[in-house]
Amino acid sequence: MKAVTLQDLADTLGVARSTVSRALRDDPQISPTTRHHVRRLARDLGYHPNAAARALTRRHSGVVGVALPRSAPFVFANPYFSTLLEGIASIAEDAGVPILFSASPTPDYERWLREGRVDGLIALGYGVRTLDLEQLEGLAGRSAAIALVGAPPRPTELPTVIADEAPGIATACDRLAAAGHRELALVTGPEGAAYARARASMWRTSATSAGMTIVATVHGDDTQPGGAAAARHLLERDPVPDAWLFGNDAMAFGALGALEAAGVRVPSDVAVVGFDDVPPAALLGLTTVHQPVRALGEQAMRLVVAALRGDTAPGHTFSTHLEERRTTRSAPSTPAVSRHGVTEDVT
Amino acid sequence: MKAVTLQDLADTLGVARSTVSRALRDDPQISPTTRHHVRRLARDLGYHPNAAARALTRRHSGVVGVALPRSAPFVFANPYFSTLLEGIASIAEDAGVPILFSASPTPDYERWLREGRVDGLIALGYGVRTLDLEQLEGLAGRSAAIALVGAPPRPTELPTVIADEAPGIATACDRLAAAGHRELALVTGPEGAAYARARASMWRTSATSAGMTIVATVHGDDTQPGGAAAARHLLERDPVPDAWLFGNDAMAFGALGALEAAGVRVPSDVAVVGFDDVPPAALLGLTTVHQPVRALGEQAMRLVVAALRGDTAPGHTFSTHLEERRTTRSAPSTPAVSRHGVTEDVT
DNA sequence: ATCCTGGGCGCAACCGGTTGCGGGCCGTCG
DNA sequence: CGACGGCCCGCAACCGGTTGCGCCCAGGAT
Repeated sequence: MKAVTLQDLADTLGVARSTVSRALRDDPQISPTTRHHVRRLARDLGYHPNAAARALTRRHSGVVGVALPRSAPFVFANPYFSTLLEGIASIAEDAGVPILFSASPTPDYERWLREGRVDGLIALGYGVRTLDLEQLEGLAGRSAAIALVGAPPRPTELPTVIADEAPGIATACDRLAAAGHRELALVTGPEGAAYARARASMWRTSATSAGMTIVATVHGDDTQPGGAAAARHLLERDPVPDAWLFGNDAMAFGALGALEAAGVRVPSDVAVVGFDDVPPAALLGLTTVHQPVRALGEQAMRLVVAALRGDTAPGHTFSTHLEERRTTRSAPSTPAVSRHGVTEDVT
Repeated sequence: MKAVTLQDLADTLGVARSTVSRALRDDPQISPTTRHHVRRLARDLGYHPNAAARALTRRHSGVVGVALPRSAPFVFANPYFSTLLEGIASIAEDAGVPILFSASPTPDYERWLREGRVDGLIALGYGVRTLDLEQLEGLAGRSAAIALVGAPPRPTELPTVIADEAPGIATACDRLAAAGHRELALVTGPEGAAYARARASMWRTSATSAGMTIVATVHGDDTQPGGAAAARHLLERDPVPDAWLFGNDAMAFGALGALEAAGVRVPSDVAVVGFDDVPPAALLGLTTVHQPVRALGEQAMRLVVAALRGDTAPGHTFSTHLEERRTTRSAPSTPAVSRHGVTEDVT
């Protein structure tokens, strides 16, 4: 029960292996009749060229790798990554490129590249460490097609696809200030993570320049349960800050659940602003900073595909904006559409 | 800038290629000193064995393929698949197996298998056509590790991971009947799809045996916008059925949005029951038939991993149950505990 | 000192395609 | 009728590891 090989075809046809190979690849120096015979036999016998052998001679595999920065449960529980993958996969599909991925806390990006398992790589800046970055830069020189998504730990020459968080965050803060908020809480990502730190500091500066102050900061783990825990934590403060900023939507979702369980009204008692605008956010009516996540994924894969063809493409920076929904109040001047009396105080 | 090969190591060390190979693979017939020298040089030069060459001689690639049945936007917009992937990826991660996937309306599962690109395959029964099934069965004989997730178009010997939809659907119907519903609407999947037909007929028989009748059936496309469209369609009927059954959660989400936009109250005007219980369902308070989606994915990957080791493993059937949340009313006898609109009450 | 044993290593074939190059056969032209 | 040019195809090397087999040489046994 072995697979059919070129040699098998050649033997039963009484020709050379090379002839069969050429016939199948439309080489002009094969006569139409031979070509026809070969193709027919190949079809009849169900011949499929061995991928490994082909990759060996061609020096490339035609596969693009996607390195997910953490364990599967984390990655796939977060719609951010699903949406990113949606963009990536959709371009890959058009380009006919299969995607190799593995979720892992210890990513072995560059091993894949060096082993020739993949020709290109999309690395999520999110999880790229400075050490990796060095390796990737080295690889990029010698014909590897690499793209980064999200802010890398330090500036790099590698093509990077990113969203400028400033505009969205700034308007979010302006709106909150206009709605009368003064003291905010901030739920940000893991303490050590560069991207989380960056986003947190952007929230902070924007809040400040809008005349507000962040009176409480709590570190979450970017997951929904983590957001719920952060919420319970914040609810114990006295007074409870009346507007909460989040490092991502997943944590905001968790917080929304915790708030509901605690009987706290949103947005009248507490306003909530997320970040990312992943699909469930619209469903839930979460006010959030919109980041074109899917487009980020698409662009990254486009860069890689272009690089595979030898074209060098620069990175791209998208913008962000605030998507106002039902977890924030509008400014008092404009009568609120959904307003509820301020009744029960927590504490 | 070529990659370092075995031959390179051999040359600089003045030994044979085979010696280097054996030294790196801990072959006992290599002296400790040589082995040490080889390993050190390999480390210094950054040697990484070529994946294609290795796959060629070893006759396997160590990769498992996951065939997604439709285009990326469809697949990744549906949390069902993300959750399935979560389960799959999490087991794959433990087993150290990379995953190759491509989303495509015309899946080329078996080509990957025949080309030796992947050693194993997880095919979503969802999108498997009868023709494919035949091919896969043939491949399974000759050492391919295959697992199916979800109901295949016809019974098969291939190990299949599935959930028995009956219990969940039955209790859903019982509860609806107890809450006083008599005439239902059913929003099911694409007209031609076997899985959709099967689920629809199960809804129908359960509804009937609970003393209810399905007065309207509309075919959706399993997407959220499709669900919204279906909802708008149903709202034009007179009278509007007061309980709606869905083929999956995604469509139910869309319907919820459309209902809210139309000012219809859930569950007082219309009760909604989804299917799958994907993560956002809990967030939204959607009553739905729970299917252990993640576990399905895990089990499928376990089957494949086992098969790769030569163990034959049987399929597995999980169960389903109703997850009652806020989009259905409780029976009139028992006063409702938690009732909140999905969102703020409109109107 | 000779024979034997076995550890350590090299030779070469092989996995399955790809490709440069050379050669046979045909037709055509001189 | 011989030579020359094309068209087709086969030979063989190569991609980078893996592995069966055999050779060489050192050390112990006799």
